[in-house]
Amino acid sequence: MKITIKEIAREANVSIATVSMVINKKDQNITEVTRNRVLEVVKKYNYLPNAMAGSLVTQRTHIIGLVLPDITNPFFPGIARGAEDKANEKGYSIIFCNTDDKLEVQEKYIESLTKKMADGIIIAHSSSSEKMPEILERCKVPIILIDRDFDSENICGKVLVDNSNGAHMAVSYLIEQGYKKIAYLSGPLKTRTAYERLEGYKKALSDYEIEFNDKLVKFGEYRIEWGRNGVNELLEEKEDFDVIFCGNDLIAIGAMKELKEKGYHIPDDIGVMGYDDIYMASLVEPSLTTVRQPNYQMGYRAMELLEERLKKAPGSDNTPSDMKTITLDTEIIVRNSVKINKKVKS
Amino acid sequence: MKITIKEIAREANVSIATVSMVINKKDQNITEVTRNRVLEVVKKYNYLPNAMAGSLVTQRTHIIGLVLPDITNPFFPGIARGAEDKANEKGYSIIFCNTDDKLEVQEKYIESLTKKMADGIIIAHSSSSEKMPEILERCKVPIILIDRDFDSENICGKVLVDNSNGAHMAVSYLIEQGYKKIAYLSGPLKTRTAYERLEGYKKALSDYEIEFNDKLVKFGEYRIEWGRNGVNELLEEKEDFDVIFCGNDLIAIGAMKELKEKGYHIPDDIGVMGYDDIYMASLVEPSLTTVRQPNYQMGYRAMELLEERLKKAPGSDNTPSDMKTITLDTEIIVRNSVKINKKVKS
DNA sequence: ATAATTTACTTAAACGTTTAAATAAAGGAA
DNA sequence: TTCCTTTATTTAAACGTTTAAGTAAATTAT
Repeated sequence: MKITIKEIAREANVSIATVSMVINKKDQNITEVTRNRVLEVVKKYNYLPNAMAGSLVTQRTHIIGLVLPDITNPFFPGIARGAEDKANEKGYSIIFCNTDDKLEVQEKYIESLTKKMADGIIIAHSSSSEKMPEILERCKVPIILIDRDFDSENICGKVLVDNSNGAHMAVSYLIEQGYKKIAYLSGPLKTRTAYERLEGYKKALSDYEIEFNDKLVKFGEYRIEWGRNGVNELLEEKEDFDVIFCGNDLIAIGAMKELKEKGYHIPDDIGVMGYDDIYMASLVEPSLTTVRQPNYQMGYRAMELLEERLKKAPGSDNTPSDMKTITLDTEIIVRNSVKINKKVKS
Repeated sequence: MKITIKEIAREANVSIATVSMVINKKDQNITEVTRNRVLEVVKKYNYLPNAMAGSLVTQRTHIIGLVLPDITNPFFPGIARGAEDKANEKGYSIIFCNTDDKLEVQEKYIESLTKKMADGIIIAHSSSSEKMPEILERCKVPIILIDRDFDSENICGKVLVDNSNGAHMAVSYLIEQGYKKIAYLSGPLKTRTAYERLEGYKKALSDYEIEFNDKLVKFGEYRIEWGRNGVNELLEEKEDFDVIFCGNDLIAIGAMKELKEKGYHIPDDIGVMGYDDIYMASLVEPSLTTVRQPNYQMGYRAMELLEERLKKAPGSDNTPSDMKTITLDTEIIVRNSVKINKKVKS
């Protein structure tokens, strides 16, 4: 038989209110002896309170929705893990959702999370389509944005990385190592990350007074296949380049594969630099020089922000002061796909 | 203001029962006109029913717990994704939990899932410690085991891969390519997977009348670092070997790294074979010949099994006939870290 | 000694649904 | 017409908690 607070109360000869108070440590006014009597019965039956029933009255489920494009993409497990660790620390559970960057899937998930009364949502949203504000609007719980920026009413926090600065650092680094003709295989320009990284790329070039050459910049998906194809697109331009900066590590890995198959030597003939520092980056050959995004931190801090916000009364509106943006720093990870101090040599 | 079924009922001039019936499509007895009136109000307010409140009475949360060692380990995202896809298809949500293979963490998660009234749990459990049965016993919901076998009362399904057979296939393959001295870098023997793969390794050797040599078998963690260390342990034995079969791909990748650094050429000097076929396996150099475990399928089928089981009334006990075991097949993925038809050459 | 306060509980309403049972109106059979 | 069914809807109990308000006894203050 399923055992409820009622049974415990009956067996311990107290009211259910007393049991509830003991369980929730609101027992300043409960005598030692009653408390122990209750606790004993609780233990005897291995009683665990039904959180749902409690949630109904407290209006808190301690469930957080984590909406990501695809956990199978090596960029995301770290984020998920970070969020989960912090959540667990604070007594929250995480429902996770893969959108494949499809707007209608994302919408469905947000609806589902709303129905299940998630206390909040952490989301790496999909595209900045016009429907986004409406979708987010409809969702009444606090939302934390990660990785991809966007502006809307009920967003109460953002954890971003400075893409522009990351790309700027990367390209500056390449230039300082002596590279002059820097090609760029970007992700899809409709994503904010790609757009911002392109900005950083351009700014670094102009800082060092290198002319921007749009024949050296190609746009595609954040995938290995695009890395391969992108290299070919670049080669077809018959425009000289000595290093390829890539929109992410997957592109970089694809680019390296293709270059090697075409007989180029990395980094001697052509350097390759990535972005993200996924697990694989250190394992490919040559190991990939890249820009580390602190993805564990992203998840962790996002959950931290959310937990902070959730200290306010349930259902309470966001005040402007709730809105907090954390911008995490990137870091250049020097490995072997880019020559160090190339200029000295050539 | 938060809008509930009561508001909808009032505004539509019907009872809340009617609204409930319309929403849940139990509306055979509702007139077209009432239905539409209700639906209109629902739409007007973007009303979404509070699933928790419903769950309280139906005793179904449509929440599934997915308990994994570590989503950051490349073996697991595929499983998670498979489970999530099927879950989503059937209207379930997944709460995910990382145990780091720690028993007390696992216990805590199972407790949390029980409190939150998860309808079921899919778990790649941690170690076969003596406490496991007790932990599982206490958890009253249906449990599906994945990847790692175990026996206990309320387990109502298993999705396993035949580790012994997988290893047997792999080693047989190696032998048939002409390899004779096959070293084995195993995972920790306390895990069932490692134990079974060792069985398969031994059986293949004996099938081909090759003597088992325990100097060629070393045990460590399922990690890259162990691959590196394992190679050194093998080399120290001064025992000849022409290929290393590895307990998983991470070990294989580590082994390859170490071998290459030591100046060995793969596969010409020494072959390396992995197990799992994680994403990275095709990206390392040389690309890794390995045994594919169908991990997306594992997650997917596990959720399928669970969903099937959940068609029974909530709280109903497992009958022996509920217990279903699915054993998925492995497949050899031929790449470049093992020589094909070595015997012809040498 | 009486009133006021504190302590240790209990009562009962509330949370937002689902659903079995009740009811009332309409339609059909006798 | 009267009775029986069917149809369309409502009533009310139930799900398992939390918590504000109430109460009775014990303690302290006056």
